[in-house]
Amino acid sequence: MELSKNYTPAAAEGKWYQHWMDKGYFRSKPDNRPPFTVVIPPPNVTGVLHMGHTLNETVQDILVRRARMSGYNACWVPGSDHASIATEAKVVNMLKTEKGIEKSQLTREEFLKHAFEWKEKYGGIIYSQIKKLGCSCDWDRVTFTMDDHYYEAVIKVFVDLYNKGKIYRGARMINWDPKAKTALSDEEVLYKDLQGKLYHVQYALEDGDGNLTGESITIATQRPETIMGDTAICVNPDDERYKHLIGHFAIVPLVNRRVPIIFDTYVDKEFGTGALKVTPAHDINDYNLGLKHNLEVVDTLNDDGTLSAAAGVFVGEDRFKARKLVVAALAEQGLLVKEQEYTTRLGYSERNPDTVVEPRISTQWFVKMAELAKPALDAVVNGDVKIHPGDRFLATYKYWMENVKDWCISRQLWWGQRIPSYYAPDGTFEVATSLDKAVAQFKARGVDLKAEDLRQDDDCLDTWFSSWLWPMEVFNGVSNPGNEEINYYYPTNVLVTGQDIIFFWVARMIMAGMEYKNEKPFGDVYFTGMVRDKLGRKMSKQLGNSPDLLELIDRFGADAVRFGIMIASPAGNDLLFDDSSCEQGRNFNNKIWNALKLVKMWEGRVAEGASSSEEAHFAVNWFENRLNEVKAQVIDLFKDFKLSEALNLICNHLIWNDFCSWYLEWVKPGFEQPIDAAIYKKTVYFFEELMHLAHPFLPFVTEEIYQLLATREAGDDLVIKQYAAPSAVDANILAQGELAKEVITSIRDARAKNQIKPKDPIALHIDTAQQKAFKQIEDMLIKQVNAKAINYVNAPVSGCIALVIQKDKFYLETENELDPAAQKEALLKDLAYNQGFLASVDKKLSNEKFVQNAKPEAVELERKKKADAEAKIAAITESLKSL
RNA sequence: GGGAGUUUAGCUCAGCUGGUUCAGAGCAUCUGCCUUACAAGCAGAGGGUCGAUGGUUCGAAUCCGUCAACUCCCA
Repeated sequence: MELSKNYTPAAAEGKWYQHWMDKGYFRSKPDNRPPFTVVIPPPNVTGVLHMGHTLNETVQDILVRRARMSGYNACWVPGSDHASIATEAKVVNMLKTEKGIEKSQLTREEFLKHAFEWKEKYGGIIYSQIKKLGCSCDWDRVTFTMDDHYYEAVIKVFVDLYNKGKIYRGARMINWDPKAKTALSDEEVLYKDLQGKLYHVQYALEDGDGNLTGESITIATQRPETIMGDTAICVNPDDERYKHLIGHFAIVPLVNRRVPIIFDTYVDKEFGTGALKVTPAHDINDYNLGLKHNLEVVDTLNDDGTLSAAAGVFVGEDRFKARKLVVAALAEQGLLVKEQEYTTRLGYSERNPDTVVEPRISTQWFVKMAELAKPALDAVVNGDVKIHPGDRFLATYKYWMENVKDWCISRQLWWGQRIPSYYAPDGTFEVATSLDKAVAQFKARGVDLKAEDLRQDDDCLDTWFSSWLWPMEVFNGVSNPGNEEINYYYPTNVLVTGQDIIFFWVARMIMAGMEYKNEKPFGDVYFTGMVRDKLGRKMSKQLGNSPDLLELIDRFGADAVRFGIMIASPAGNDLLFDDSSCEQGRNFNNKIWNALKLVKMWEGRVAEGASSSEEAHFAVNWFENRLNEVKAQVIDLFKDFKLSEALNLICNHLIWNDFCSWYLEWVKPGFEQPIDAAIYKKTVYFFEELMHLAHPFLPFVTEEIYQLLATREAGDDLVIKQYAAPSAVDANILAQGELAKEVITSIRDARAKNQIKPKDPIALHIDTAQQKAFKQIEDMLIKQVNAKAINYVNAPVSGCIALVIQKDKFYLETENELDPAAQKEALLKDLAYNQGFLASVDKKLSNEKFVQNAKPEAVELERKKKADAEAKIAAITESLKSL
């Protein structure tokens, strides 16, 4: 069979993925093997795969594939979440632009029908991308957070937590997204530093009897448009400037409301003017002050961020326009004392990043977090759940858990699980898994109502309130507790995700797991870093610096993309991704493809006993040991999740350097010469082993090469081939291999430095005490340094290039004109280095404290170093004599 | 303001619980090669006062103190 010049990924990738799927290799059913379970962090159903996902899915696939090849029953559950805010926004937008329909024209049912159509149309895109990447998910298990069983589970959990008193309904200050017109949780607000303005505004004062005193008080505010909601002015009780105002009132400009002057140490005397306007409806701190001082709450904003009727002025204007109008009106009335530049922080909606979140008092549903947090904190603190890398996130996790606030879970949206709370006309309600049950519950407390009298809550639940059940409910563990699958697969083994959702998701999953299974949802959490561009910037749509995954795969192949993103990805650190790192992957694939071509060329020239020369045996023996050494190292690297190091070790060092650059050259027969059958067989075996090791990282090219290396029986597929434990390693043989490499490299270097052309042969004289070691690699040496002959000597050979490698002396005889001065200089440099080394060792050994205090091994090592250095110095000195 | 992390070659990073003149890898750079698997390649080479400064120690990139710069999280 003719193999193409270069590896062509496109054909191989489609073919093998289909083959693996046809064979059902990614499917998992409970059996006697230990499970290795991974649940995908569900991407948004409407999304496409970006580089962050790519890194994430690649890491998971590497872990899952390696587990599958290590005796585990590997199960990787794919799926997506419904992303209520983002998806609802997209659907609303689509309806408006494509069909000219406003959401308000539709009933809930009609809207949901459109939303599900949308999901059917676009929800599969992300799955096809995950497949393109080569991910070995069990596609029979695809789960969506709005699936029927999942919906049921979410409602069940809501009702259960409500009945346990862990969910409550109440009016609280929440974060309001005026664009999506919904409440948000604290975690869905992102803060940004901004340059703002501080407006100093004058309020007239009145005494206790209702008479204007002619005095005024000046407050500083960033949000003049909220002054219509002011219900007090607050000053510090220790502030001498304002002490006389006890019992006085201030008149709020524009609306002329009479509000009390209150005193509270909360106010910072130094900030602004030391007087604070209090707007309980629109600021969390003011809200708390309001509760404490029993202040009136005047909500001056509508749900879309425009001023409400309660504002009295500029009703219907957007809050930012209203700010300008209020400032102008105040200025006109001479109440604006000054404007001052001021740096502040504003909260933005995570899903609508351009929208400033409005603190707002609103009746919402909340989860009481304190009790849930306790076991979830313990699980991490006592090491039951291990976070990688290291303990870096332990402190943050602990802090959040210990200071956790109640979780606002209601959203004013339709796309999501509808809150199962049923209201009677009088406003009382029952929480139940169904309308019938709600009716029964009303009846049970003596309220006789018909189903049609009840109205279900219009709101739906936060998406994270469904995602936090993910590791359980993908196995129906909540809707159908104790089933065979949840018992087998739970807890899952490892969760791979970005550190940015530690609170959104990771912490809450642990809470849910502890609450409903009384067991952690996963044993390890592996946090990947953030993918940034070459310049260290976050990848974002605005910057346009996020490469298109499919386009990358087209250009380089999926394996190369996986290689590119993994090689640049140290555990847990951010990684700077650049297309060119995929080139490295492509080049590697090409390299092993060419190695395959070489081996296939030999296939036709195999001969029994053709060249059972010593050096070939040496090369085989050496590589076998080297392979086992790396196998053992890889096991350790995987234990520590050091995947990029493992990739580098396997591909760059073991395969490219040791196998291709050294081993293959060492066993390569002469031009058109036959190759010994035993060596050929071993070579194919090594190649298979290498593909086996690299397979989790580069699934396609390794399977392709594995299949081409030899004729395979049906079912002999690399993807499921099991790893054997590495054999013990002979350190002596490894050291001999290193010596051989060092000798070859040094001689080549000497040749290059002396301008000996690659084609010009040399004669090599070796002065060594271990002639036997060199005898067995003689032919190999001759080939690799282009020597015409090797002979052994016991004394310096003059007129040669002299080299000392470890304890052995080498003399390179050449026709070229040599420069004895340069030679001498090189040797003297080497000598000086070794003398310096010897001096430092001697210094240590003559230090009594060292000899007394250091570990005996350390002292012994120094003695050995001393002996080695002395031998080397002797060798160099002798070589110098030849010049 | 509170907390965490980072600082090692031009770039991205390894260097665990101190011990080879220990300073390492990949990329980039330079030199020589179209050697019949591979120029997307082969063979070589150069390059760093381990952020700064004190300390502990026989011995510090590694442990401790202080400082500086950058990053992230929380308020």
